[in-house]
Amino acid sequence: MAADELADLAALLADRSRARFLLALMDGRAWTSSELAEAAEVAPSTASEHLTRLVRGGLLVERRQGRHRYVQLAGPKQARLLEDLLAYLGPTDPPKRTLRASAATRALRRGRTCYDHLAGRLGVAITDAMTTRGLLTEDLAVTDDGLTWLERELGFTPPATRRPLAKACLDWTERRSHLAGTAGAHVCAHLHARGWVRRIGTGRAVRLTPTGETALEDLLGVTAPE
Amino acid sequence: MAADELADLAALLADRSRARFLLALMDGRAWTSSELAEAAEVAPSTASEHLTRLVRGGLLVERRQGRHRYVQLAGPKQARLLEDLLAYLGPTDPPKRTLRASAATRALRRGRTCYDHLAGRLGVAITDAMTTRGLLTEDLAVTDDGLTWLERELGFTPPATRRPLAKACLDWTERRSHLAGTAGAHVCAHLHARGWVRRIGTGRAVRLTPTGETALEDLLGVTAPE
DNA sequence: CGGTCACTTCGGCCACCGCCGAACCGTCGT
DNA sequence: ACGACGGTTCGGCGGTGGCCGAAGTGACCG
Repeated sequence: MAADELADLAALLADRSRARFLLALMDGRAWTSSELAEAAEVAPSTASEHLTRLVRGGLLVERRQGRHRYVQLAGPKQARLLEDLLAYLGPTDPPKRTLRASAATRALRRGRTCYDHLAGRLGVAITDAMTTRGLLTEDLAVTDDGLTWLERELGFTPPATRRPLAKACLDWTERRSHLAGTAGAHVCAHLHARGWVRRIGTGRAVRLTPTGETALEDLLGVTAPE
Repeated sequence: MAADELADLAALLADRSRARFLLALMDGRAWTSSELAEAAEVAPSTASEHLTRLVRGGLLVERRQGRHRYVQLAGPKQARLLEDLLAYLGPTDPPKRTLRASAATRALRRGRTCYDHLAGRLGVAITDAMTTRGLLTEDLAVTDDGLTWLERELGFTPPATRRPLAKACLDWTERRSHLAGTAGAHVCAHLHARGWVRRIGTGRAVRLTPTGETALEDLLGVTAPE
């Protein structure tokens, strides 16, 4: 009977913590389990259980990456469901909020840090440019040309650590891989040090400065995303 | 926080029986507590508690009438919420069902029995006509003229019971009062006996027959509703 | 007045659920 | 190899909530 399905669906939403998760995920980004645990103020174990329920219930999709578990709203259908419910809950004042939120989301999509390297369209653009110039292989390993280039242009010599020099990191907003590893971290640090990118506010979003724009154009032929 | 409100709302829907109630109430009509209890297959006491919750939660409105408790969806906003949820639950096949259901609803709105008297637009129209002709007062008491009219036209003499001769009964689809009591019951019985109205199918809906249409026009100047 | 009927309230039973901390598992980085 | 760290699993605790039957309330009817 349809009533049972309705009740099951509602039960999935009928919890304070899960509701907080979903609201947070309304920004369309992928969050890690611990980020959500902190946002909802529950223990990591609790968050983990909630996430499995939400994924099983089809509201979220997950992607394991290394030791992280990323979750995201499963799709526009699910987002729409939440919007409908929030609309019912009434005169929220989202004209400003939604605008701010979507502006924030756009900024994050354009460029951001992912731990210690660059992600978003900016990260992808740099990675692509390095690949087409033969500095990286298709599966994001550093070529010999790449090594000399990093040395000459960025003053980068690979440290003697076990951390891989280059690694592919899947980008959740772009659904593309971009450069991580020590090389990726160094590129990010270098761009910050030169003042080519700057953090926006307190979050992970970054923007390309005017000097950075011309510098990247010269260096790699990268044009500012968006 | 908005998450709490969302969770509360969802909790209201997150029960098998309550979901069944709401689905039944999607026809827009007012149901009694026991009708819903039977429809959801729970004890009357259980149904009663669920209804209080749904009313307190703002999804339903109630109206006590005699020993009955009628409940109805609180409004279009609530109906819309349920439709959105059902839409999410996916490819239901409501094209035919909705059509049938709305046809049934239209028939009920046009005319139906309410226990032993007439309700819907037909009941209201007859009541209005009797009022404008001075057979009933504004608050639906039978006047002297009304008494002689009932006697002469309908062969009705008030029985010696404690049941009131005439009474106002609130109509849920029309949000108007119409004639109940022994007089109302007699009018209904009379119209049935003469073949002026006939039951549609097995439910409470009735329709005016062609002869009934002209008869009522002659008798009270009532034109068939709709 | 007395009987019926629709509904409500109450008490008790049982199941489920959310929460946490502790222990455990893989991955990462040195 | 080792420690740090993100995440998961498990056991146990406490609260909530749905369900029913029995008893109570109040309207209705003859």
